[in-house]
Amino acid sequence: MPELPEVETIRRGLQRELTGRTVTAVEARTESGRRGAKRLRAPSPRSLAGLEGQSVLDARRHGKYLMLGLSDGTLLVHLGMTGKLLFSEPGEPERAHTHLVLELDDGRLLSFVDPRRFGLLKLYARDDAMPDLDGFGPDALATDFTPEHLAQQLASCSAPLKAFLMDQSRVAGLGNIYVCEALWRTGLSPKRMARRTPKNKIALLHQSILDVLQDSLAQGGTSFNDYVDHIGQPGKFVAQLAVYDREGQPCLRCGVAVKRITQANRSTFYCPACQK
DNA sequence: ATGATCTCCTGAGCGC
DNA sequence: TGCGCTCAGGAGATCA
Repeated sequence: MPELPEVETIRRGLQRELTGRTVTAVEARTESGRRGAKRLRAPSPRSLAGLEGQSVLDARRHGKYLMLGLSDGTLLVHLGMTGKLLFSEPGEPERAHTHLVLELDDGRLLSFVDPRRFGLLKLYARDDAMPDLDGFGPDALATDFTPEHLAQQLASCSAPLKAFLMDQSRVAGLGNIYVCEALWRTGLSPKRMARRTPKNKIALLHQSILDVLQDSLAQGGTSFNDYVDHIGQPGKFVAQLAVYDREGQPCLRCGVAVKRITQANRSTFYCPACQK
C-alpha cells in the first residue's frame, strides 16, 4: 500500500536509474480507461505509444503521484494499492498483471505491474493541462506544508481527524498507515473532530507527520504484502509501527490494548487510553 | 459546499 | 485439499 514514503523511495530509485534513458519501444498490454476488462483506473489523454522515442529527464512526486518528466511531456503514475514499477532484463519471464512494458536504450525493461488495477498511467504532452493534481494540498514533505497551513485547514473541517488527514486536498501523501501512526505519536484520537484539535497540539501533530514519514523513508517504507521498490526490495518500517495492524497488542506507550475501529469503511488503529 | 458512502479490483487468509 | 467468504484500501463518483 504505497503512501508517501514508499512512493518517494521509488521516485529516488527512478531518478537514479531512469534519468537520461530513452524509451525505445512501448508494449501496452492493457489500455487505460474505464470500460471493458483489464483496464486501469482512468483513460490516458494520449496513447501510451507516444512514450516511444522520449527521454526521461527527471522523476518528481506530489503526494502519492509520480511524475516522470519527458523530453516532450509527462508520464503521470499513481500506484494505487498494488502498482509496481519494476526493472527487468530481457528474457526474464513477464509477471502476471503487467500493463505496460517500456524498452530502454540500455537494454533493460521497465514494467508497470498492478494486480488490483487501482493504479493509473497517463501520458500528457508538454502543453497539456494536467488536471489530476488540481485541488491537492501541499505535499506533506514540502516546505509549504507548515504548522500554519495545518492549523488553517483544521479550523475549517468538521470531519474526524482520521478523515481530515486522509483528505489529499488538505495535505497530500498520507494514507491509512501514516495517519494512524501520526495520530498515535501526537496522542490525539482519530475520532476527534478536526476543528476541535487543541491549539497547543497542532505544532506537535505537524511534527509527528514529518517524523513518521521521515522515519519510514529511512527504512525504505512499509511493506505488508504488496509493496516493493523498483528493484523488488520490501520496506522495513513495518517493524516500527506503533498501532497499525496491532489490534489487541499493548500500546507501546501505556500498555493498554490497541483498538481497531472502522471509519469511512477503513480500519483505524489507535490506543483508547492515551490518544485523546 | 461539505461530509459520508459507494465503487473499482484481485490475492491472501480464514473457516468449514 | 478446496471451496467460498471476507477483507484490504486510494481516490473519484455519487449521494444526503
